[in-house]
Amino acid sequence: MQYSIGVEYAFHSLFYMVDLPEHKTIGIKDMSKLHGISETYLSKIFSKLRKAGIVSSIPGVNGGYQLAKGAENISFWDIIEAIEGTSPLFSCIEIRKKNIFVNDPSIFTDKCPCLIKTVIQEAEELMRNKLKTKSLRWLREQVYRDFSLEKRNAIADWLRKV
Amino acid sequence: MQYSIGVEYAFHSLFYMVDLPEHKTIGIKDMSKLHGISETYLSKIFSKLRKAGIVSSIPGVNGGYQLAKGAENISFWDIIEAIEGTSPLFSCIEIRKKNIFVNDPSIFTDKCPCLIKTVIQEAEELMRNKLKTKSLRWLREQVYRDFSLEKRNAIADWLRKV
DNA sequence: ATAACATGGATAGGCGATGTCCACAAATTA
DNA sequence: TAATTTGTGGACATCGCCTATCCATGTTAT
Ligand code: SF4
Ligand code: SF4
Repeated sequence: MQYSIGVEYAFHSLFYMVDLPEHKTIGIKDMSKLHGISETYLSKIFSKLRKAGIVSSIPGVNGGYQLAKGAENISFWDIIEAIEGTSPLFSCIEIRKKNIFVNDPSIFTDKCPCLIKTVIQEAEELMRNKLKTKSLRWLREQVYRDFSLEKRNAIADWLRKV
Repeated sequence: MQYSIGVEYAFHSLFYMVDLPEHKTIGIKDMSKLHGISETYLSKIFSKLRKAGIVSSIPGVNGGYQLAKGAENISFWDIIEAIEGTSPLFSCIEIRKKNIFVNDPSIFTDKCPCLIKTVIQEAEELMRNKLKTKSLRWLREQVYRDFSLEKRNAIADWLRKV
């Protein structure tokens, strides 16, 4: 049970887009080359990011993608939710409704959701809240601290060329 | 991205085993009949629970399963981990090692795990810790508060018969 | 011995994740 | 206007995991 590879694709792609010059876009082709990953599949990932309002797109020649809002307003959870969807980790099929007591109305009480679901979803919410406190901007600042000047320049050069 | 149905099977099965009389076991056949679910598949679930040390088994006639330790020492997380495994939600394939800067040693620094992985796994740990605070015993006590006397007796009767 | 039980392996269907291909729309450029 | 570049969406293929079944085997009570 793991997040799909699309989450990793999204994080790494968005990371570089933070420093994209104003009014400039980057295409799927360049981004997939940067990471050495499938071009057509990455386009599916960006389609999800666009529908989630994280990036915006411009079709046509010199078109491409850019962040749809400030990197400080894009949280880790926003990115994960865009790719993985909104369904909770534990969503049961209510097997209790099939158990042998179900036919005895004096015994069976149809009260779902129960504590199992509630507890697990509360725990999941703790994780979500933590992930909402970290933004793409924060990630960029933290990571750039350890980048050498050469590396920063190499990334900036690459962003100018694409 | 959701927990498998096996988690639901495990929770509902273990719930009834809390009140199993001392030195008594319950078989897969009876448990699957109780819930109206697949007998052979439930046996795979119990196999995982046994390997995780949550239940113990006795083969042979009148054999079956019982809790391997006190219900107060079985946490929600123990149950989920037994079924879903121990791998973290986010375990990347290190796509950074394929990117175009990787061949320039002056730019690329091979420093994983990075902040992405760290932050997500820290958030996941908050969830795990929450799930570790709730035990199977606690679940049983909370749920039994709302059970009518008829229902408690029906369950006790059923446990005596199996 | 026989029956009842757990155990593990082999197998199969379903379904979602990953990835490819193509037709189409939109925008720029010539 | 025509050609080229780019994103969009659907259809399709492949793969692995989840769910489920079946069977062969070992163990224990009767
Ligand atoms: S009791 Fe809880 S876990 Fe069980 S079927 Fe109802 S909501 Fe789902
Ligand atoms: S930088 Fe982080 S997410 Fe990216 S490959 Fe390395 S560990 Fe994985």
